[in-house]
Amino acid sequence: MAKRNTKQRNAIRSAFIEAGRPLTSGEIHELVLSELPSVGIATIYRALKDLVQEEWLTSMTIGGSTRYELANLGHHHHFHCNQCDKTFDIKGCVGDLTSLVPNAFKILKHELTLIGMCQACNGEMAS
Amino acid sequence: MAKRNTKQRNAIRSAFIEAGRPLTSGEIHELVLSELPSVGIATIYRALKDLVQEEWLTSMTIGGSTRYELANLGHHHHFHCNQCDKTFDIKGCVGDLTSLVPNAFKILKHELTLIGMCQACNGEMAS
DNA sequence: ATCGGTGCAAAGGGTTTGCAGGGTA
DNA sequence: TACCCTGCAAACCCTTTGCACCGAT
Repeated sequence: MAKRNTKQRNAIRSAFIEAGRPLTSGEIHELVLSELPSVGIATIYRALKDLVQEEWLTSMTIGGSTRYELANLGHHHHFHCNQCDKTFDIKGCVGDLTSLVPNAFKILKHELTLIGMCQACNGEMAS
Repeated sequence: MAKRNTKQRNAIRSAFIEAGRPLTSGEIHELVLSELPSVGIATIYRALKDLVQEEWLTSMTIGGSTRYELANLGHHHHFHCNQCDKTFDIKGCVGDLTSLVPNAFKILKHELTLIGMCQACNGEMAS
């Protein structure tokens, strides 16, 4: 099961590195299409699955869509814009959460998503 | 568009009130099936859509599945058990989050999900 | 030359919709 | 009696899989 460096998978990896934010399968497909006009969506999905499996990517559901991003970003959370439907990373984190549930509940991790309007969409509103 | 009180929709409403936690469409279907053995899944989905629209329910995606719960529970968050795949409500909340994003981002709301093992599953582990 | 990856098309799972019949108001 | 709601089946969307060909190693 040695991995091969095809131009499709290289394009997918580049897209994630350049994007700097979580991407949906559709967004990735479009980004790769602009470079390789005949990539099929199945290729995208197969690559995404492999990349998640080898822990180069992680996946999450935000705003009703599955989104993928680099796995090596460390602990962080997300901001989702209702206007443009894009998701962004945010660095801060909330404090201790163990008091929120009874002791018999074991907390392994937590996910925090802020929802609102991003900088770009907010700027358009003002103008 | 006057709503009618059919036995199907009454059973759906009862299921949510008795459950006391978010339910997936499949869980609701099973609960209603035990009372009305011939309800179709389309009836469930149509009722869920109407109930969300009239703001009697809200929907969210947790643990990879769309889940529905009563809309009148006030601000709260969720705990998701990786073992049994059930989602529970928790009452506490985190503090001020405005400092997490630049001022140009407008925060309308936030969602926090704790992930781990619930009381019941944790108990089974110990025994 | 191998055999993993690709593209296409078909199959899957969850959700929605069209339609004729049934039941509430 | 009206007409909203229901059950069934087909349609849809997103994602996965089968298959023959392509191409990285």
